[in-house]
Amino acid sequence: MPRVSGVAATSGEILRLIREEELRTRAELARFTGLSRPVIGQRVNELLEAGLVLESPGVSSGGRPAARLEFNGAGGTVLVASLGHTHGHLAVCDLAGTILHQEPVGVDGGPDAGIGAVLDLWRDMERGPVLGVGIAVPGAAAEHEAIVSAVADRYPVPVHLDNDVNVMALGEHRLRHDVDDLLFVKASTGIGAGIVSGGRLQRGAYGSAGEIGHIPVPDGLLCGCGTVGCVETLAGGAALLAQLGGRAANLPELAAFARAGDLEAVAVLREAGRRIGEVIAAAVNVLNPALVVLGGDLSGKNLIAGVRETVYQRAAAVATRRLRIEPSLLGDDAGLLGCATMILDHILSPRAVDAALRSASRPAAPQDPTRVP
Amino acid sequence: MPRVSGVAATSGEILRLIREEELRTRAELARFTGLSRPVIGQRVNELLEAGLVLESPGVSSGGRPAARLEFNGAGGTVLVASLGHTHGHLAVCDLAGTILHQEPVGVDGGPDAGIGAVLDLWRDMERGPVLGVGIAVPGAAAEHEAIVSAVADRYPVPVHLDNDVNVMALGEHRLRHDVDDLLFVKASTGIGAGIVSGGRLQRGAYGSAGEIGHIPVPDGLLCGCGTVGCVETLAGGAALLAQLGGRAANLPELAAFARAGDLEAVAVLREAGRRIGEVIAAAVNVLNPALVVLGGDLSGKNLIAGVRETVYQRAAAVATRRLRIEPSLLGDDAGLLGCATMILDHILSPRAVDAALRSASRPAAPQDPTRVP
DNA sequence: TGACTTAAGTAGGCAAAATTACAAAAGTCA
DNA sequence: TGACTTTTGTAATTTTGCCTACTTAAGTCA
Repeated sequence: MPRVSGVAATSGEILRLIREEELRTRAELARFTGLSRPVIGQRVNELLEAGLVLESPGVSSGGRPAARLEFNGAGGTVLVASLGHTHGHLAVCDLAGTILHQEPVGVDGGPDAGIGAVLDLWRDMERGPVLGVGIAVPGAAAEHEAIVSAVADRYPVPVHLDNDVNVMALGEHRLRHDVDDLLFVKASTGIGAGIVSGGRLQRGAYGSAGEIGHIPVPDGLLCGCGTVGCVETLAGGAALLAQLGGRAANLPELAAFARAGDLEAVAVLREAGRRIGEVIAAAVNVLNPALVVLGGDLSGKNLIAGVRETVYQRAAAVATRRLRIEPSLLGDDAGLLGCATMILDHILSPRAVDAALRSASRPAAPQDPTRVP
Repeated sequence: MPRVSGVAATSGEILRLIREEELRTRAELARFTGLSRPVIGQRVNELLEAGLVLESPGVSSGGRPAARLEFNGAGGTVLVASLGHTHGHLAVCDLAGTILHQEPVGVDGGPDAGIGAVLDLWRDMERGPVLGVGIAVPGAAAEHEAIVSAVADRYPVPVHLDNDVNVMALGEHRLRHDVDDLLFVKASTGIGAGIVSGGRLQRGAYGSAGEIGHIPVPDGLLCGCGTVGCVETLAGGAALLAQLGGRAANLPELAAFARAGDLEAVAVLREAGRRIGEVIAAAVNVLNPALVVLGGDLSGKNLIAGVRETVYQRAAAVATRRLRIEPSLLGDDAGLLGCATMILDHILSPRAVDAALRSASRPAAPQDPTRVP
């Protein structure tokens, strides 16, 4: 029987089929891949022995019931951190990306200064073998190489670090696996976007793709970035708090006002949505995504209504005809869940799984940690 | 000896190494891949027999001189067409992407109506075995599926069709293979862009990525697309001809005026560059390319000066610090060369080459034509 | 001319990967 | 209970891919 997929059917690939293609029995795997049953059996056994897959009794369809295979989320853990300028959140997640335990952390002096505190907290949070580490930082990932080194020194596993918005885009993409072109927009103190195009996160040539906060709009004011007219000066968190005359001390409070029906807060958020919508419209014209996802402290029905209003008006018809604009499904843990997705995507990739299985069967050549600049 | 690359060293991959990695002898290939000489020898022989590689005497470095291997551009041909609304250009290219012969074609009624004429002309232009067909059309590629069918009926080879701007972006990317993030902007009657991100052409979810001609700018007028304020209404070819009060009948004439130093034409183009620069700035902020390439009838030093002026002023500093803005290297044949790149990228990919070699050695199972929607 | 160097082809063989063929397990249904 | 179905496991075999070892080729340099 001929092979169906052109891809080599390594154990790692079999795991991917179980995780992503929803293939649940050895027989299904054999039919799908075109490989003979004995080969599939051997591969699955490797995965079972490595604890990456679990077997459970299945139901019969007239003959011997097929054993149900499923990915074993409990086969290991990853440590994740979503760091801000003054505080952050840490978590341990299982291999399914579920948060097992989470804690806040103070990082006075920024992520780089606070990495010691992060490492200390993580040590107490461990819930099993740590197979990887994922970290989100505000701003440019390239400027935080020191964090990666510090973490890699303690944990001899893959350590990935990226921009918070990129990470959230990955997390959102995981939840909507059918959408290969999406734009995740975070509206909070800053305004930024993470881009998934053709199923892959796009960082641009120098890592600053998605910097939509500094696209000029009419009436924009002088921005810290040196340009005049950035959206962030009109619709960023600081501007909105100022527009409310200090009635709200921070963005969650502002959002709470709006949810409670405070008309001024509602109006401010809606207008901010319109402004952000202008730059999203530009991004939509350029990228033609299938979906725009809105997240961040400011995201809510008012902001989204404003965004929709402008985008559907301003972006080209071809780009908006089938465009959806929706709130994030990740919620408050967007950063942590995104980090988990980022590192799990790597750890559970066919390549990485095959490498891990190889080094597990042999006298264990130590795997060197991989870094993402 | 351990394998260097993790990639299977099939004949197709060996051809890629010869074409792209500049490996020129069997010994170099063996060293680079980590494979033994006999294996390399066998693979190279396959390629030699298939006529995809040529061997020539080399110079000695103290011992037996290594035979120089090079890709055989003359091993086959591809047919290409760059079609417009009223006329187009056809060509036969060799496998190196060199145009062997080219002819204009009238396609009254648009590309779809004119495909018969195209096929007739192609028949007379053939210069050897046709291994693939590449076609560029204005506007949305998805609306020209009929063309692909008509061509595939006559030529049982891969037929690829795409938007003219996308095709040009591919062609430009081929010439600058080190740049994995580039934005090709065509300024002519319409204004559009082709996006290469992470080394891959990005079409967006529904094929309309790069539609920067319809991003609104201040002072924009009512556009045929239904929106108010599109750049195209201010800086598209029609607007510029109108601004010159009919002194130039078409865009090449307008460009000639500017080259001759006509102050009005120069000013019109420079101002158009500024306007186009505004939307390019938005795209640059979103995509963070390493390079913006300007092509199309309007592209010239005046337009580019205007673009540079605005982009470096309007786009965020992080995105412009290392940004280059340059004219296209493709010249008048941009569309044809881009088509050749598009189809050759496919035909000469390791996968396709391996498949071709397989079916050549066995009783020839006919390969079905691949289409790109 | 002959020693030395580098490149390339040939023959034989080994080991991994996958297949076929056979066997067993675990259910359904009459 | 026993015939039938479907899944899974085991053993032997074949195929594939690649390597080592040896030979030949084709040059340089003393």
